[in-house]
Amino acid sequence: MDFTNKKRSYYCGQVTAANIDETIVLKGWAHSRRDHGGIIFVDLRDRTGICQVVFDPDVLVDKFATAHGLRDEYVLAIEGKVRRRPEGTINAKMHTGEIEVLVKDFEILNTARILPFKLDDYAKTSEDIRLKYRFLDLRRPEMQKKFMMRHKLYQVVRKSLSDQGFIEFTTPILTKSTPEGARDFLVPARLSPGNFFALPQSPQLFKQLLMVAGYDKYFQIATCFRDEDLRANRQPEFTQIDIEASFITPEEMFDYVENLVCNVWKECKGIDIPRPFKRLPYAESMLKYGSDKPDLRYDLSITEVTDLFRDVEIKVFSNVIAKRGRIRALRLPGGAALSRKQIDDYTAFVGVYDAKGLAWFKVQENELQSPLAKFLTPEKTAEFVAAVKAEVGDIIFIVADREKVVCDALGALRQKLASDMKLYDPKAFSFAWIVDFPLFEYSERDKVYTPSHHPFTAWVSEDTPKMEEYVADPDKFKNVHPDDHPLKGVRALAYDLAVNGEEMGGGSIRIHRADVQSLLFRAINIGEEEAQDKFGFLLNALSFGAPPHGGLAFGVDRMLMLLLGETNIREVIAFPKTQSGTDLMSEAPSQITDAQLKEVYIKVDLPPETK
RNA sequence: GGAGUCGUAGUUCAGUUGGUUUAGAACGCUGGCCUGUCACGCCGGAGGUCGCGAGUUCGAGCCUCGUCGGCUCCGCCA
Repeated sequence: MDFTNKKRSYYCGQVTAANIDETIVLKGWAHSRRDHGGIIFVDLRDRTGICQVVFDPDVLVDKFATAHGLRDEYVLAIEGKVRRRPEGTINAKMHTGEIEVLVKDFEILNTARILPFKLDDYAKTSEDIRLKYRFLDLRRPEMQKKFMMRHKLYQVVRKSLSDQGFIEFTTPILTKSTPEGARDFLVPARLSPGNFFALPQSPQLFKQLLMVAGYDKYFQIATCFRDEDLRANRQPEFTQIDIEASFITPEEMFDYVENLVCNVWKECKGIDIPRPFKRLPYAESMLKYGSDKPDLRYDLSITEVTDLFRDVEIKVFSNVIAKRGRIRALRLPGGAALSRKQIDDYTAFVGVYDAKGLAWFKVQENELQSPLAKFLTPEKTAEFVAAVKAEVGDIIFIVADREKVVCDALGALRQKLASDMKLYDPKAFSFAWIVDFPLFEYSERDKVYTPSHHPFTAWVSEDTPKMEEYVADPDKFKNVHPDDHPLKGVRALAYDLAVNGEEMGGGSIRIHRADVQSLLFRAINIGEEEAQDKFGFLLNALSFGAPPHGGLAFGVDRMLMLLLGETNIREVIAFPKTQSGTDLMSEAPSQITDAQLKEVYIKVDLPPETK
């Protein structure tokens, strides 16, 4: 029989005891075959599941020889009768394990070459091979579950935001390159020789313009592009849930977003997240957790001990104090059991973050065991132990360095210790809004303050004089210590949502007045002319009755990582890039022809060593 | 740009201090047998440029250097 016009009756995973005695048509892939010489069992699979179909020589007669030729991943159409499996052969592990389909007729719709790897859940395959044959990798039930979840997430987001009055838009992919932020991906503009489009790092400016246009509440599931190096949680193209609303307070924004996030966790995970989420000021987060995206599933925390060591004769500490650095301590309960080797490993671990050392103190009855213990008087020892609330059997780690190094090193060590010591439930979730971000952060490399969020972020209005003080005479502050710089203390109206140590989303209230935006540009050394050239359209729009507005964006891929318990973003992206930014399946990027280059007026000029 | 780590059969891996035979195992593949399996089973078979290139050595899968690729991290990522 020709199955071309034979409609599929059910998906494989949907056939149950309710269908017994029905004659049905199934189509799918041969997942596994068990050929007994006589009778043959095939597990027919599609995206919904697996159904056992039976090829019986007494039923099929002439066609039975063909059934012997079936191989893994052949594409089949079968017609047969659903029947209860014989006594003792019911498979309780299978959703459809109560029944089977006795094949009366079938057609091989397509054959398959021998696979480069097995598609079952038992065999683990290295990632480069999975990526090269991504179309097969994605055929695995395990992967299909992830992308069903991704679909579900999209649906919940659309419903939840639409129900809350948000309007979905599509904004351009070919946009204008802007300074600041990440490196742009560029696209030559054939119709404007010598000019280039940039792919959007986010729809930031467009959504602000939609607020100016009066749409009041906007959202988009947007693809964003940033040409920077990749990480386990970072791809050059990624998806954001982009949100913006007019006339709102940060608290209203939190309310909309918490509602959305709770809907997502409820629908996708079946979990009720308690509301409202914790609010944690940036400064407190950096001090206690060494991070602006702390993992709060466990309660290790860092203690400031700079002042305590001011009058202690430890040279490495006093040097740090003299340079206005910080000394901070991290207590690990029960950590006195760590071996010298383990401590050495942790010392090497914090070295990655530029920490020049890791001091340690094991807490014993009435004394500390440490190479540095001899420098502490009994009174100082007691004061130190009390300050970090240490108990006998604990270990206290100390990093003394520039504030950034101390935060990075102890923040990373905190995560590492918690993970090594299994201090948290990997299935738990901790949500926290990180608030009161500084508007600017100091760049050690460039010796200047740059926006810590993006240059459209509004700030607390009482801090405007600090901005004006700097802008009035920037040269005056060229050589002042960064801690004394007027821009250091400017508080942004920005917020991030940190989940399990990941930054899942972030946003801010935006600048909505052209004069205020100009002040910000001057503070970050973007001149009037450059501002007009790069952002003239925004300044223009802000001058035509732009309403106060703000919003935020969520990393969809990171959200899915969290929902699925994945530690790698490639697992939730259908066709991801490798760490070197290539696609092993299509072999993109690739060379193009001279004719193509000529058409867009580009000459390639590689440095000698890459030619 | 930098650091670490991995690269052996189609796949996942083992391969000791540089020398034990023809570089092994499991799964997959393949030929045969098998009418109640469900990661079917049993008997047989094929399958290798040890990522690539130099070097050290009487001798290299193993040591050295370079290079390519995967992954993790630092820098970078508003």
